[in-house]
Formats: sequence, C-alpha cells, structure tokens
Amino acid sequence: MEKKVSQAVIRRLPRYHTHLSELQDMGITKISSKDLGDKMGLTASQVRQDLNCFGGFGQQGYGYPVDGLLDSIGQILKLDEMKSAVIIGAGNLGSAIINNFNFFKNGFRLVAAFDADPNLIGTEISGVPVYDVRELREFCTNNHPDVGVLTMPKKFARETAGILCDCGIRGIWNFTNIDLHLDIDAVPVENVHFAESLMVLSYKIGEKK
Amino acid sequence: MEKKVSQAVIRRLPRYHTHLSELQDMGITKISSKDLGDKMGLTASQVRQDLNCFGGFGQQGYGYPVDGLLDSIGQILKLDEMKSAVIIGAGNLGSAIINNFNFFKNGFRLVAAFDADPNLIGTEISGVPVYDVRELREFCTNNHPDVGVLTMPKKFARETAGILCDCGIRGIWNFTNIDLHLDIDAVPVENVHFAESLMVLSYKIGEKK
DNA sequence: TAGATTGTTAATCGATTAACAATC
DNA sequence: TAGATTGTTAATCGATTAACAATC
Repeated sequence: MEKKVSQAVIRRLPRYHTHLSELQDMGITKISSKDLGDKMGLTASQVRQDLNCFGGFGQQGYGYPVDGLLDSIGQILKLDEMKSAVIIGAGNLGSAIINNFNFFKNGFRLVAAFDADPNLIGTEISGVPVYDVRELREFCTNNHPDVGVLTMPKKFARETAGILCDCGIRGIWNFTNIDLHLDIDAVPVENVHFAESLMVLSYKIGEKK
Repeated sequence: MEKKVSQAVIRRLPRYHTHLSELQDMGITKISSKDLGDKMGLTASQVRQDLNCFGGFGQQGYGYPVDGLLDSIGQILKLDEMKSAVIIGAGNLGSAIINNFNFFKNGFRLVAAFDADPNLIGTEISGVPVYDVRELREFCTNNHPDVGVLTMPKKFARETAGILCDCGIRGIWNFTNIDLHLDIDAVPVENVHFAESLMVLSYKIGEKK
C-alpha cells in the first residue's frame, strides 16, 4: 500500500462505494471488473488498476465479492472511524445540510452548529444545538471536533477557517464560493462549489448547440 | 477555437472566472500568468496553455487585462446568454438553493419549482412559484426550460430526468446521490455529490495521520 | 480440465511543464 | 532600447489502456 495514490483514483473511490452499495441493495454478490466498469463508465482495466492501488480484492476467474469490496473501500475511505463535525452558518444552506445530509452514514457525528443570528442561537435543528459563533473558538478548544463545515456568508470564510485551524481542526468542508485550496496547506479542504458546477453545465450546453 | 478542449481545462474555467472577479473587485487591472497562477495554485505555463485554448487574450511584455479576460471567460462559459431553469424538489435542499443561490449571476432565470407536497404547492419561495410535480411534463412541453435542477429524493431522480429529457431539456444539474453520468448521453449532466465530497475529505484526513 | 477473470507489466495516450523566439 | 511576458513548440511526466501470464 506504499505506492502513492493519485488524486484521480481517490476521487473515484466514493463512486465505487456508491455503485457497490447499489449492487448490494440489488442482492448481487459478485461482480467482474468488466461489469463494474460498464456500470460506472470506466474500462475494466482501469477498475483493476484502481483497486490494486490498495490490494488484491478479487479472485481470478471469479471477479470481486461485492460485500467484501464494499467493506474494504469503506475502510480505505475511513467511513468506519467515527469523526465529529461542527457546522458554522445555520441559515438556509446550513440548516438544509443539517436536516438532509446523513452525516452518520458517512462516518460523522454533527455535534454543534454556530451562527450569529440571535433568533437561531439557543435553538436546535434536527437535534443539533445552535451556539453563538463567538463561542466557536472556545468550543473547538475544549471539544476538538475533527471537521468544520463552512456554510456562512463567504466574507467570513477565511476568518472562520483560521479559527478552526488554530484549534487543530483536521479537515474543512467548504460550501462557500471561496477558493480555500491553497491557503492552509496543512489541513485538507474539500470544496463544494455550486457556482462552478453550474458554470461548467452552462459551458457544456453551449458546446452542444 | 477548433482544438478539442479537455475536461480538465473546462473545470478550471470557472475558477479563473472566480479569481479574476476577485482581482477586479480589488481594482487590479492587469495580471501576468505567473501571478494568476500563484494565486490559483497553477504554473504560469499552465495558465497560458489553458487560456490559449480559446484565444490570445494577453499581450507580450504586459500580461492579461483583468476586465477583458473576465469578460471573455464569461462568454466562453456562456454566462452572458440568459437561460431558464426549473427545480424539482422544493424541500429543505431545494428551498435552500432557491433562497440562496444566485441563479441570475450565473446566467439563469429560475422560472418554476415543483413538489409533491400539498402544503408547498401553490406557494412561492423567494418569488418562485411551486407547482404540482404532476404538472412537470406539461409545463416543460409548453415552456421548454433549458435546465432542470434535481433536488428531490433520489428514488425519483431517474424518472424525473426521463421526463425532462423527453421534453427536450438541455442540461441537468443533479444534487441527488445518484450517478446520472452515463444514462443520458445526449444531455449534459453536472453532479453535485455532497457525500462523495465528504468521503474524499474523510480519506484525506486519514492520510494525514 | 477448460473457461473466466484477475493482477501486473508494457504500450499508448494525454496533460503538464519547460524552453524560447516573438513582440509589446 | 531593454525588460518583461506572451504564445507556442518540444520535453517530460503521469494516467489510461492493452496485453497476457497466473490462477481460481
């Protein structure tokens, strides 16, 4: 497992996980690299290369066991190690994520939300308490959450990311339209940029004409 | 402009747009490929290669004019051509997107929302009327929206995508955790997969340890 | 055993980086 | 003019695909 795994492979891992889950739900117990590749739009060769970055999960002449492979990928993605998260920004987007997103299924427990709005502070959203954002630093110092979810207005994003990093956050899940990519090299950042995604769609539509 | 532009370049275009906007807001009028690359975490060479897929926007010995380049990239992304969109699913996530996301800024007008909940049907969310999802097909046939935004429960995603394609939709912006990539080759799909993003973050955190 | 399909090495393809002449 | 920086070609690097021996 000592070869360096490329970014491209890492980004495909969650897709393997999703598709294998689907197969499991359908009661399928084994799958060949050919069939899995067809389902995902990859070549059989690529599927085998990808999986072999992490180990030999298959069996010659047979294929891959769905259950076993799903478990293994879950472990590679560390979905089995429970982590804690806080969310900063409990407005529309923040509360939508709190209410809708299944943190637990992805190995996370959402322990607290933070906001500046006095009408929200002190309430609960789907069982998650909303605290005053001014208490963020103290809370993190005491409770060292693993991940910070950024759903506040983007002008506060850098400042908030700074506080989280000060307190030893291990990762940032960024929903603001700001490029946090490079600023904080030490802490991994994953961006969910709605606008970028829609712009790409706009471009693709233009190409079709 | 006849060279085929790679997927990798296309995905960087929105980032150029975002960063150039930022520069413009700061009152900066020109930028070199070196400085823009530093800001974005790319090499100067890559910046020049990327931009030259679409034309020579710079000037030797000077650099790139921020305003002009921003405009040009906006045109490449077709942000200047107004398109219409409908959103299917006006629950938590759907309403969060309706309320928060600036469609107009990205060249879109959100003309209608659809839902199955009788409590929502007939209401308005941020000025967008919510219709019965059973009227989706008729509405699209009559109004031919350009893009469909999928924010309904994932079990209805494929069926809904089918209806939209029947009615000649030009693009799909998919927020459900389903891989619509390949099903409908003719219609471009852009996925916003929260879960995949968080799984990648989980993996990266695991790597750091 | 024969057929199927993996794991893995080699070949190809494409994307990034480096280099440099052109030119503002 | 001299300095800076582009546009573009060539070199390098990495990722995908093809091929095939190993083996279930």
